[in-house]
Amino acid sequence: MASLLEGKARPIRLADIAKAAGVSHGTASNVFSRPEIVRAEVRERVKAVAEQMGYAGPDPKGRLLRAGRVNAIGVATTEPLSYFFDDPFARVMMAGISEACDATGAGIALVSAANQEKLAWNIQSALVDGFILFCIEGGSRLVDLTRERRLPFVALELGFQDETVSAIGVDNVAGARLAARHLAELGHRRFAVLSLAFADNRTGFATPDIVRGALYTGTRDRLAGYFEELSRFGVDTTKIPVYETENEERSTRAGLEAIFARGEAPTAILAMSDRMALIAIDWLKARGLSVPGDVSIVGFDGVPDGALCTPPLTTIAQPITEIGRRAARMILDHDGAVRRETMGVELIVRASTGPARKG
Amino acid sequence: MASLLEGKARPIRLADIAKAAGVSHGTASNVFSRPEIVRAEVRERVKAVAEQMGYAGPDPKGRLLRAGRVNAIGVATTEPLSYFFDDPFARVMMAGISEACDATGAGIALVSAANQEKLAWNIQSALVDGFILFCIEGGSRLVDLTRERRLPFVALELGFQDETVSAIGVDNVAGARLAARHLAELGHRRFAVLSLAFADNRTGFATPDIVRGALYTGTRDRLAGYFEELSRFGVDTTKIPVYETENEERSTRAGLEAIFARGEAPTAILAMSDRMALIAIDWLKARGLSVPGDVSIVGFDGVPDGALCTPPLTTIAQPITEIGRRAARMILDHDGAVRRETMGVELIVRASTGPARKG
DNA sequence: GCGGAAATTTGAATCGATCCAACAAAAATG
DNA sequence: CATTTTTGTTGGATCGATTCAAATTTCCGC
Repeated sequence: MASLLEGKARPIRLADIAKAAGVSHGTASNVFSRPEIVRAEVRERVKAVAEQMGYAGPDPKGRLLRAGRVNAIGVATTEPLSYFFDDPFARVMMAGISEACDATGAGIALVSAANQEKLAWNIQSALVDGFILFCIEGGSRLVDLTRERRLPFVALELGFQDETVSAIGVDNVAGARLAARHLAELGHRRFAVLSLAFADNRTGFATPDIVRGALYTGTRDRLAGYFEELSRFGVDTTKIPVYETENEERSTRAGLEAIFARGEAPTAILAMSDRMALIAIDWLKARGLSVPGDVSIVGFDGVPDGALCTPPLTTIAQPITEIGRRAARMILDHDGAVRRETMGVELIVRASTGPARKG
Repeated sequence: MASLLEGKARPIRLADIAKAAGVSHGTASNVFSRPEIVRAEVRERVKAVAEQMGYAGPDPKGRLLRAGRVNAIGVATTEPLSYFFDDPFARVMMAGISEACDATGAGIALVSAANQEKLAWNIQSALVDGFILFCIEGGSRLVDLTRERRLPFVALELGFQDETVSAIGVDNVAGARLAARHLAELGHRRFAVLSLAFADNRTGFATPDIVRGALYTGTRDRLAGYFEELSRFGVDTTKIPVYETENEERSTRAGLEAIFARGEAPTAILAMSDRMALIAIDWLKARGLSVPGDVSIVGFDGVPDGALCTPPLTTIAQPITEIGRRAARMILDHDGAVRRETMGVELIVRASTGPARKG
């Protein structure tokens, strides 16, 4: 009777093999996970039975539960999944993470979600040993959500006050100063800033109040760096327009419109990301302005695209790949400690900056 | 006594909460997975206990084992992990896959490995409900390995004789014919082909024997398409040099060297990938040859980069994003059937092709 | 206060493996 | 040949949840 029902497509378990081969499940398990400790004769017999019954090998689901370790790290963001494949900064970062994972055989699980509830669920149910968080917009929510999982995690970008969170970032103040000094030394005195977000869901000119109340301290630090350095050159920083964008096409162009609609056009633009800088170059060229003839531009990040555009972009390069590698290592070798690392940055002078025009 | 030892950092389980709150595991489980069926008063009490004990929520590892479903799909290749973030074709494909996954809340696990043993292990131990295989070099091995997992999988690229494998690909013959006709109609009569691999680990001019014995039938079909169409225009296809590359920089340049070292230089190049086509444009320009003045080039794939280079690339566009979407859907809605889909392709004429020079 | 329907709660079974202490058999030693 | 050692095998416990049939409680109307 029962044998008639066995046609069911129920997948074969290790226990089935053990029974069929006449050994205990312990031995059957050893045949697959530690073949060297089981007698050759038995080993071959079990393997033959497994082969013949069409056993797919030990199911990782079962192994996982026992082992407790997934051997994969989750990379999460509030952007849609395609962000990982589109955004140049993310891509370079992922290359670094991939490298570290490849080296240890760990896997990568991409986590993201179109909406907030899904994000929460995806974070809660991701099968990973830890998370690397891309703290773009909505970063603080992402951190809160992840904290609840009680797994190790690292935030990329140190733009967090919260000292209890492990993070890797760059020295934003120093980088910003490098950029500002470079332009000032070229003789520029009229500036505009294309800024990253100070808080979520805002664009437009930033007031001192907004800057003081910044949620993203990384943005605040970069601005502080710009201003500190420019002050040393006698520039009145209170007159510098700072336009907060969402680091994408639309709001960046809106920012440029707004900046150039004001009385005195800047001769130099400090962009807090290469992405904005590249959009700016494009916008300026379309407007008939020469870069760097009429306007010089310095970016921030050092993505590969910056080297390929026309003119090639002068920028503050972060060691993006290295940050990715370290973040992955931090999760893989996690020891329970909170680590906060600040990496150095480097000014890369290309052709998007030149001497200020006379007058 | 025992209570003194409880300081151990052993993570809290659902059972601990149940005991502490004085309910059964069943009820405790329901509080988290189906809160609506438990009495409000009990629900709040359990939640309060969980909160107070620092419970991280039901562990996905446990849930997974019971549920049997991971809710994630694996994307595998024999290239290193960074391939997913570097290669333009892969990136567009991933965008399509991401889209489908985002829509259903499924996750993506990237699987790859530097070496063969690791690849096997990674495929065997990936926590996924199915695989999408990028069948580049070593595709057949990848298919064999995946088949052993007995999970649903789809091969991208139909270049497989094996009809028992689900696959999505494009009509290679039709695409190739489109490319060849376009060039022939422009008056070209002297051709060269930059070919994808016919088998693993080979580069150099392909002989008829190699073509006949092709492991990758997709490559063979494209070549057949080129030849069929050119024959109709009276071109002697036996004289056309076909150089097999590894679809990367070094071997493609070597191929170009070899092709142009021969007697009569071609006036048109048929490249089986945009990647090779772009490398060819670069190589020709560096050599002082004008594209399309001296040499016309048609690519294959339709990656975004092709539209941005100078001159913009004429190519056979595959519906890459759509292929990715369908592949993901095939895994997510898997019904046990083997599906083989062939998508149409489209000739996109840009500026890398022009009339053949007189003489 | 009672019967019966509806709403909750219980606890054993299950998912698919790995680990390990205990035991058995074979081999080496005195 | 008795006694260690070495080598292999066994079967119960465990990982952390979910499920479901059965037991219990609550709620209602009469």
